[in-house]
Amino acid sequence: MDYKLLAERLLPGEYPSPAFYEEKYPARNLPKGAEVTRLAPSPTGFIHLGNLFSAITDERIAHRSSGIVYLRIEDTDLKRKVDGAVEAVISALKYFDVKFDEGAEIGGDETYAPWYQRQRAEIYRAFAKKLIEEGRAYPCFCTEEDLTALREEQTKNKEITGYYGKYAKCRNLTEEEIYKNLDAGKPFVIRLRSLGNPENKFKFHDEIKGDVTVTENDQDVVILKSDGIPTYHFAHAVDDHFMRTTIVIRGEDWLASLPIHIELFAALGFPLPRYGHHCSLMKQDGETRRKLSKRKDPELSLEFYRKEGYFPRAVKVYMLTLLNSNFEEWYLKNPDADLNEFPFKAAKMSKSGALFDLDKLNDISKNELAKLSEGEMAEFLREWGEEFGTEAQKKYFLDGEKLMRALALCMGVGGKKRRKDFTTASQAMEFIKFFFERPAEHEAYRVTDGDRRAVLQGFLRRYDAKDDAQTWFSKVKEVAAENGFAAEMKDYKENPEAYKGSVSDVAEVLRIATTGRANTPDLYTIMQILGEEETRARLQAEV
RNA sequence: GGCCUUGUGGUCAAGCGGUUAAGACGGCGCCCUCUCACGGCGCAAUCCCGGGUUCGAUUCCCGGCAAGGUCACCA
Repeated sequence: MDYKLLAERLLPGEYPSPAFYEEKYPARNLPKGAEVTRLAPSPTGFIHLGNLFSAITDERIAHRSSGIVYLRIEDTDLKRKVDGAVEAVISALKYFDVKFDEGAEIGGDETYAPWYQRQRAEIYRAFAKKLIEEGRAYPCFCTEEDLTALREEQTKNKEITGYYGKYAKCRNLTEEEIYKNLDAGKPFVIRLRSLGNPENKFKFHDEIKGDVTVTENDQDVVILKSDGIPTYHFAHAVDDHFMRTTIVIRGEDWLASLPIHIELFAALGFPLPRYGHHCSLMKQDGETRRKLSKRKDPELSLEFYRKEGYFPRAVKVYMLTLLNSNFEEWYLKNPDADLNEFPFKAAKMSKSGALFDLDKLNDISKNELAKLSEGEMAEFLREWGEEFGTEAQKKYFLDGEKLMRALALCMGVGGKKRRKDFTTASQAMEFIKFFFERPAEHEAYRVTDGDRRAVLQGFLRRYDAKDDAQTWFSKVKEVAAENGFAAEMKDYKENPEAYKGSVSDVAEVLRIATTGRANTPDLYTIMQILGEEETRARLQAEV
């Protein structure tokens, strides 16, 4: 058969030669050992923790080696396209400190552009044509129904499903048959003529998984769909070669198609890049666990963490602790270090999927927020508040001085021990609410109504905003004593029957009356910040 | 079902032939204390199972089992 003629009929016209493309997309001029990685999402616009997990890996591997990460958009499937998706992905990742050096909507070095696969149609066709000319690819006229029927038959006979060997009907079509189909205007796809034999297995070194066994591919996978657009497999080979990716980082679900990619690279005459297949983030789902899913787990979207007000560094720290097993230890020793100083290594990545653990993230978040100064916290809250805060919350920023004092108190700034009461911006705003709004409701008092009134009145009589903390507390004790509560905890513990309760119960009355809550930071300071007038008003209201 | 991957406490995990099997999160006690938070001190773990190899296996080998992934003109 004249493959050249066939190629011309299938993909008519002049296409540049492989040599042309090799020259157009030359090897990158980077220092020795520099890695080129990429993130290649499809433009659905939805990005979740699992994607961040992957993106951080790409970014770290590239930048730790003075290399480059780029963003390529895999838009070969029209059905997945969503407007504004690319910008959304970029901004979501940027928020969590993943920045690309080049790529779609980013710019940078244009040498390897375009980064949208739809815009690279000519390159794929040029190489598909070359494969046809060499007899390594052929047209297939099977319809979807044909393929479904084939699959059903194979399933019924307990054979391996797919288009291969004797089942690859169009593989051995005669010249006449092909042209007859073509003349009849039948749609076709281009398939790879696989030379592999699944009996053959070999070892392959994966940068993350270590040595894995690969079974030779024998599937005649489609490389060009009937609309002339490449499938993922083909685009991957062409793009990662010409964009000069040195190491392909992707989810382990791709491990299964690695044999296809290996054969494709060989058929195209491209050197194989290195690969690192990372495990995916899992989620407990009833009895079993499964990998994070866009559709089922919207609460795991990056947007969700922004809305809740998670501190971006905390999310990154959590991702890194899952990503590299020795990160946590390193971070314990270097709590204030630049995260990018951590010697990130692909080989240190876990081989099995980790369950996403919100408790752990929350713990990290508390710690990260506790490292902030009240000024930094105010800044973080203000940025968050502008975008996600309620109208009432936005007013908190009007009185800057009060906000600072409130934050300093709530975070324990100045003391040796920081408070860790909140994990997110939204919780923090809720926590400081009582400084700016009178409590709408009060938690239940432990003492009787009569005792409550007596305590409040007793305190109101003595209260003087000019008192220092010690004097203030001694007055609380006086109030306790005069109402039958133990002024000293020790006395109460030794002889609980002799008292109605202790100073702690008295303090609680004052605390709930002024803040609405039983749990707050130091009450004396709270009263100082509120000021005498406001404090008296709140106490009086509960008498 | 075929193929691939993984298997240490509830979770993340260190460990690489001899260990009281680290650490972190969570849980539970106790202490500190005007509450809470913080902090401090404790407590709880048959290393999936069965065979081998070895003086000795969580660590090496084989076989099970379990879990996950994948088998599209989706990525």
